[in-house]
Order: sequence, then structure tokens, then C-alpha cells
Amino acid sequence: MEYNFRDIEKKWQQYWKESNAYKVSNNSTKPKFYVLDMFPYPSGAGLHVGHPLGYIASDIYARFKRLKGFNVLHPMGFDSFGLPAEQYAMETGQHPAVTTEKNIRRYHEQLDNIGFCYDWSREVKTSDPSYYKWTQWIFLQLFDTWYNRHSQKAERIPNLVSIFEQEGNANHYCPGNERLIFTAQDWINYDEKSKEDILMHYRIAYSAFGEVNWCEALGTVLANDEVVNGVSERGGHPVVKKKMRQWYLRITEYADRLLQGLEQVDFSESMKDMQRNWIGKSQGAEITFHLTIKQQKELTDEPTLTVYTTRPDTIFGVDFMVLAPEHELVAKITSDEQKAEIDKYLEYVKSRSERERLAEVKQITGAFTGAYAINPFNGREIPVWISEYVLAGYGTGAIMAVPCGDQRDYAFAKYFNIPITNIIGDAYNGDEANPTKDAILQNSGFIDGMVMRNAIGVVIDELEKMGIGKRKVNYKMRDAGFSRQRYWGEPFPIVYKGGIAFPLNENQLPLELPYVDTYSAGPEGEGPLANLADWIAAPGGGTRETNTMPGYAGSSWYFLRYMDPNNDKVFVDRKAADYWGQVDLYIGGTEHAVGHLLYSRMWTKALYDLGFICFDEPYKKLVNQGMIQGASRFIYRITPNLSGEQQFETPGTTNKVLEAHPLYISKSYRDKIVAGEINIKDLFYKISAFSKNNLEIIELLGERLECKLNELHVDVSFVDGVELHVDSLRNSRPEYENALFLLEDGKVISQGVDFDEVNDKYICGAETEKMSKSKYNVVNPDEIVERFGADTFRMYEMFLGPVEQSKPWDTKGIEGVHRFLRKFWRLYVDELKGLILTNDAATPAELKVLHRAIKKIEDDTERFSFNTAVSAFMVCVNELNDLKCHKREVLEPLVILLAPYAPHISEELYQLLQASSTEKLEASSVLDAAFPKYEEKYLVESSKEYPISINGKVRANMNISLDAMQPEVEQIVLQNEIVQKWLDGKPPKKIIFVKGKMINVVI
RNA sequence: GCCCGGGUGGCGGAAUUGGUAGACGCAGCAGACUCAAAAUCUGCCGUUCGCAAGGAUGUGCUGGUUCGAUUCCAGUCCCGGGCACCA
Repeated sequence: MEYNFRDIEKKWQQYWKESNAYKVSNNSTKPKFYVLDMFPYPSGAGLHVGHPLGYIASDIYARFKRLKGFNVLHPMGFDSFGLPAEQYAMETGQHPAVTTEKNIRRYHEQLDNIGFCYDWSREVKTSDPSYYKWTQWIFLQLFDTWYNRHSQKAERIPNLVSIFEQEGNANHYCPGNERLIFTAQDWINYDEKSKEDILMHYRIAYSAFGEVNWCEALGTVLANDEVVNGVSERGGHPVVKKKMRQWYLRITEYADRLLQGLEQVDFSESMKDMQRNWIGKSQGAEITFHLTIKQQKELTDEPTLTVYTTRPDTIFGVDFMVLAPEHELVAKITSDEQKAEIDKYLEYVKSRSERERLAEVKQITGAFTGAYAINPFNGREIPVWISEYVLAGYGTGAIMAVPCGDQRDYAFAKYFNIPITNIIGDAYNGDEANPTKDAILQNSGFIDGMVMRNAIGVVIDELEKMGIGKRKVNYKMRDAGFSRQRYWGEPFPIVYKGGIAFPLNENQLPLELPYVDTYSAGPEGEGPLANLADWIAAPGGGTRETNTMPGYAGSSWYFLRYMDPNNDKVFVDRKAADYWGQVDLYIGGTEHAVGHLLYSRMWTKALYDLGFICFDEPYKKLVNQGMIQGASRFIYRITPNLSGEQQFETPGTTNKVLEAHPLYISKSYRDKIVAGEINIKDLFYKISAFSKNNLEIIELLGERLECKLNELHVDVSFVDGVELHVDSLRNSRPEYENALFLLEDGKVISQGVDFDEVNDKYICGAETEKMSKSKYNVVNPDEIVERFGADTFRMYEMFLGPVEQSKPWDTKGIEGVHRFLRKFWRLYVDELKGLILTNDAATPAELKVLHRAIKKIEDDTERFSFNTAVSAFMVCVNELNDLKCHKREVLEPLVILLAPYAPHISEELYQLLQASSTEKLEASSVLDAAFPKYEEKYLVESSKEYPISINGKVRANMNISLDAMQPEVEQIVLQNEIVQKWLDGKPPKKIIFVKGKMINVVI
């Protein structure tokens, strides 16, 4: 009986499916454990071997927890709305619903192939109306909600209305319009439209105007990464900023709680740092400056400029002001003299993406407005500039520039020859800015002589006294844009009547996405839905919102739906949500660090505030999986090269050259060409001896022949390690049919020669790159499972390295893991004799091997060190093999230990153990067996082989009792021959003894 | 540019708290079994000097702390991820 993984895996997958082995109940006396993978987007390319890395890790952990006695929720579903499906629809005309369904089916098959323990009865798809009904419903909750800064939680809009009716908004600062202040009487007098406009400034889900990247030529709005150097990535068409009505989520109101919440969750410090930096909380002051404007035009009111700064202590070092080019003041304050220059600059900025504006530091740009701000403390006139490095959305969209303390300001001042005031004495060296807070202030009026750090508060107090400034906490984070001008997303359950946005009633949900057959933008650049006049006209009058929701809408709450996926009364039953609670383990990539993770954390907080769930952080622990990169392979082609002259000189030359048989050379020849050791032309002559066509070309061109070397990606499926299988490549495409290959040891093979008969190799070049179709380095898990089995695939993915780290895929290495599983199998089963287990009592040595493995593997699994756990299995099996151990007492626990990693082989062996046993095993399936118990007593040692170092370098080893104390050890060590040799008669300076670790003799 | 992560043999990686650098596996080399191949098994395997014993050197680079540094500190180079409409 040999290890027939194909039969074994098929058999148990089917059995588990039929017996509902992975079905999870919401009622259990066992403790719960919730293991979740980040929501996959079902792309048309299917899964490649990089995708399942995290899924395997979470599957192992889920199975491990089940063995440890937990009721484990481990669901899977699909984030099936998204741009790629729509893009694909535009290219091929296939409806996104159709392609998405197809992709999901394929993902399903691929995932099942790997043997995951998902409870598929809980599968959710965000594009399914029964799911997005609730996404729309939650959106309406957020629409009907405002953030009460006093109670620090989301509350209902009607409650805000009654506050307004009683006291106006004096106690509830308006987050959407700071200057808005009204009394109860004002409120009562407002008309409906004004009231709704005001409420919109408070709602957590609100609409406002925002800028998008509009590409006229493509007729669509583009994502930032689709815009490169101000033009569209596809086609290079111009892209401009366009203001459009958009939906937003007021996530900024949650900024503080999102920060505080990080203290309660187990994410890596780096992940928390990324979120903290994104939120970007800073303390500082807003300062308002009076302006002097030199222009003819009369102004109705005297303009002032408000800046936000974290360093009010540097107020005397302000040498210029910088406004964001979009700042509303720019038009007002620009002097007639400077108008042309400012206009020219604004034109330039329009073409720049936000990222470019922030990233570009080498090239300094800006323009002077002609206006001056007045320093309130010394009356100095400060020139006001505009520059792209200041963004409108951050702070007040204006900064006070202190060149001696800020490097970007310094560079700007130098570039535009603005004189620099030094307020920090020796701390400023004149060559670069010094952002210190510890210098002593100089040239600083009333704060002269103070340490900067201490002056911050003093200046703010003074500003407040003067009524021109105030303390201010600022966040870099902005409200989240929540609408897309796209088709394939959730429609907004909103109808506009008379310019007012009205929500649909709950019983009108879901508002289903209508069918379309074209995906072009609406007349004003809105999404494709804007073209559907019938659909836009809502039954009760009014027009529908034509934007759709973004990708993160559905994924912000999906972890809740898994708890109660088929409920059509509520988004999740309260009892189910209380039972499952937080996700105990969440596995996914760092690319979601600030997007998805922050949004879903915010949604959870809002749902908590509104009383729907009892926890306000969704993910208790987060593990980030790295990426698996592709192992690209290259072949090297030599082709004759024609210069223009040659093409015309001899008629027919071009055609002749095009008929040349392509030549491919093995890697070492390419290396020699690159190193200049071989002449490329010589090589062409040499190989062309095998080709009549090429010989004719050589004759035709003679000395004028030029050759070039190309490096080409070759599909990795034709390569074993770095060896190319020439015949497979040759048969793959016509262009290779007549090719000649120069192999590593100098043989040349041409068409008709059977590569397998030739005792020589073609070696490919290798490089690690992102796994992608265009690089021909994609490896499909189905293929690997077919060749080696799911158990081998699972263990190999883990064996590659730490889950958190990125690493390249190497199909070659999988054989080691496959060999391990066969070796494991042979501990239990002999090819001829069948089961070879004995009931003999295990020896201490055997028990030691087993318990060392239990300890290591349990520890490693618990701390997600799956790669070292796989190594530990290998070590254990190697040792049991050496001991020729076939004892039930050792091998029965071992099979349970392996089950989370390789469930199929484990179940097969477990059932064989069961069938051959006189006693009944405790569980009917290895899935529900009890995790083996580690016992310390088998591992106790009485002595240790200590390494003996001389000055930190190991020179000898000595076996010394573990009870031995320092004096005794010193005595033993000094008697050692090698130690004596190094001491050379002199006494040691010191002997360091670390019990149980090492001994170091210092001489 | 800013934020985060990572650099250890030919390759993937190990070394859990500052204590024997290279576990485990791949590739390679030598051998056993075999008519042969596959499978399996045994041995070797960082670099360098040496017949050997043994020595020197070695965790991106430059310094520092320490009896002892892959591990801690400072600086620096290179690679990967994110930067708000890809998901």
C-alpha cells in the first residue's frame, strides 16, 4: 500500500462534504474562536500560488483550535463588486454579473482543491442583493446619524433636530461648516431645504462637493494610480480635476477613537504605526493674520489668512506664507501685477496629481501673490506665496513657513531668494533647517531666551488673549470618499427631491442594481447609471442617486454577516453577534493597512454606538501575510540586426533576415557575452552552421552583419528549476518551431532532434519578480495539487518561510516536503505488508522524540511560526525513522499533531489506526480528536554538552552536569586540554558561566 | 518625498530573552541498490589557507556598546509594500 494522495484526498474531501464536517453551529457549549481571512476579490485570472498563503495559515490555525476544543468559525466569501469586472465588461461586452459569477465558481473549485475547512453554508458575496441590501441599510443608518462630540458617540439625527429646536447649535459645533452658528429661533425659521443642508453638515454619511480625476478622452473618472504624470495611464490622455457631488463618511469624527482603539487590539506595532500616521493627529494652533493687499480692486471686507501650525513657538521666524493653490483666498488677494504669474502657476498645478505634488522635492515650484501678511507681534510684512506642496485638504490649506526650522521651507526660501531669519542661534548652521524643539529662542521678541518646547504654550496663550489664535488638534486623515462614478457597485438608496436627499424606506431595500449593456459615463461625468432615465426616475417622484458605493463598502462589515448569513430580518442577529463577537484571528496583507482596516474599524464603532453590536473593535488579533513572488525565467535570443542602410542596399535583405531561424543560447554563453569574453557574432556564425537560412544571411551580409541579444521571459511551465524543456517550448508556439538552441555544454539542437535524447541542458536566467501573467511566472495551485497533492502543497507553502514575509515561489523545492509525507506514511504503512504498527511499549528515546515534537509544534503553531513547525515534523520523522519506530503509542498522537497541516493523510491514517485497533478511538474523525498532551517528564536531561569559548570563540565542547555550579565548572573547564593550550600557562582573566547555555574563558 | 517592512551559503530559510551562525529543505558532489531508470538509502557540502591536525574569515555596508552581537545603538546603501477611486 503506497501513499496514493490523489485517491486519499478525493475520498476525504468528499466524505467531509457529505458529512457536513465543517458546518459550524451558533449554539455550542464549547468556547468560540473566530478565524477570518481577508475577503478575496474574485479576479478573472483565478488564484495563483501566492494567494492561498494566508488561507492555509488560517486553515491550519482553525483546525488546530478545533483540536484544542473550540467551536471555530472559519468562513469564506467574495468581495465581488469592483472595478476590474467593469473594465473587463468594457473590453469584452460581458456583463460583470456573468463574469463575476464565473470567477467565483472557479475560486470555489480552487479553494476546495486545497482542502480548506470553510463552512460554505455561510458564504457571502457583496454583489448579491441579499447581501447588499444590508450594506445599503447600514449606509442609511450612517446617513441618519451624527457624531456627538460630548458623548463621543454616534447618535440619531432626530435627536439632533430636537437639540436644534431647543438651543440651536451653540453646543454642537458643526463639523461640515465651522462658521455655521444659529439659534433655536433661527432653526425654526429655516425652510426645509436649509434645514436639510445644515443636517448634511452633521451626518456621518453625507454628500458634498469633491474633486475627481476626470479624463475627457476616456469619458471616465480615473483612480490615482491610473494617472501618471498628469495623463491617463491608458492612452496618455489629459486628466483634469473636476468638482462633483460626492458621498463621504465622516471618519474624521472617529479619529480619536480609532487611535485609542489601537491600544486594545493585537496588531503589529508597524501596522499600528501606519494607522497612527494615517490618522496623523497633531496638536498646534490656528493663527489668523491680517493681510496687506496691493491692488486696485476694492474689497468688501478686510481679508485675513488663517494658518495651522504645530510650532507656534517659531512665529518670529516666519519669513513667508504658503497657500495651497486651490485656497479660496488666492483669487481675492492676488495683486494685479502678479495675476499673470499666479494664473500660469494654477494652470500647471491643475495637471499635477496629489502624489506628484507631495513627492517632488527636487523641483521647487511656487508663485508670489503680491499680498503680505502682518506678523501680529512685530508688525513685519510677510510675503504670501502659493505652492503645490501645500494641500488644500490639510489643516487650513495654508502654512506659515519657517525656513530655519523646516527643510521644505528652507529649500523654498533658498530657491526663491527669500531672506531667512534665524531664531535659534547656533542651532541653525545656514546650510539646512533644524527642526529641533530644544534650542533657545533668539530674535523672538517676548519669548526670547526661552526653550522652544516651552514657548509653544506661551505663544498660544498670548494669541488667545489677543483673540487671533487658538489651540487646535488637527488630523491629517480626511473624510472618506464614499462614491464612485461606476456601475459595478452598490446603488445608493437615496432619492433627490427638490435638491434634498431622501433615504429610501427600509422596506424598499434592496435597491437592486439595474441591468446595463454599456458602461460609459453619464452626461456630466457621472457613473453609467446616469444613462438610465427609467431607472433614475423614482416611482414616488424624484431622481435617484447615480453614483455607486466604493469597494470597501461591502468589506467593511462582512465579518458580521458570516455570523448569521441567511437572516433576512436583520443584518446580523444580536444573539449571534454576541456569541461570536470579535474576530479572534484575522489574516491578510499589509496592503489593507490603512484602507479597509480603518473603514471596517469605523463601521464597527458606529454600529456599536447605535446599539447593534456589543464590541467596537472588529479584529482582536491581526497577522499580516507576506506575498509570494514569482520566479521568472529568461531565455536569450540572438538575432541579426539590420541598420537602415542595409535594408535598401541589397534587395530582399530584409525578407531574408526575417526568415532567419531564431537562436537561443544557454545562460553561461549569455554571461560570457555580457562579460565581453565571447563575441556575439562569432556565436551567431557557430550556431548558424545548423541553419541553411542563416548561412545565406551570413553570406549576403558578410562583414556587415550585426547581432543583438534579447532577454525574454519564458513560461515557467516549460522550465524545471532553471533547466528549459526545449521540446515543450518548441511545440508551444510557431515562432519557436524552427529555433536553434545552443545548450550549456556546447551542443546545438535544431528542429527534429529529440531533446530528451541529447545529453545536455539549456539553462535559463532567473529573477524574482511580482507574480503576473505578463511575466509568464504564474504558477497555478491546481497544477501543484494535481502533481503533489493538497497536503504537500499546504505544507510546502508554510515551509517556504515565515507567513509575514515575502518570498519567491520555487516549484522545485516542493519535492522535499512531498518526500517527507511519504516518509511519514512509511512509518505506518509498508508498501507490501500494509499497516506495520506494533503495540509494543515505547522506549524513553522514542517518547522523547514525540514529546519534543509536540512541544515545538504546539508552540510554533500558537505563535504562527508554521515554517519551523514543518521543520520540526521533518526532524521528528527523521528521528523516528532512525529509531525504526512503528509503535502505536508514538504514532497515534503524531497523526493528530499533523492533522491541521495535512488533514487528508492524517484522516486516512487515523482511520487505519481505528480499523486496526481493538479499542475505540475517542473521535470518529481526526478533525475532532484531542490535541496530544505534552509531558515535560520525557524531556528532562541531567547533563549538557556545553560549548567552551575562548574570548567568545567556541574552541571545545564538554559534557557537564546541569547541577554544576560556577566553582565546579571553572575547575572542570580549566583542566581541559584545549583550554590549557589557549591559556598557555597564564591564568584566565575571567570565566563566564551561563547555566544551561555556555562557558566563556577570557584570557 | 513621507510612512512601514526586509537584506544570513548556489537557493528558501533556522538561531523564541545578547550565549555553539547556517537547523530543516532544495540544488550540487561522491557512493550503495538496479541490466537500466525511477524510488530509496549513506556520506560530503559558507569562503579561504592546510596532506592533516588546525587556523583565518564570515549574517548588506561603516562605526559603537559588551567577556560575547544575525540579535542592542548610531549612520549609510539596496530591495519590497502603502500614500486616500486597484482590491
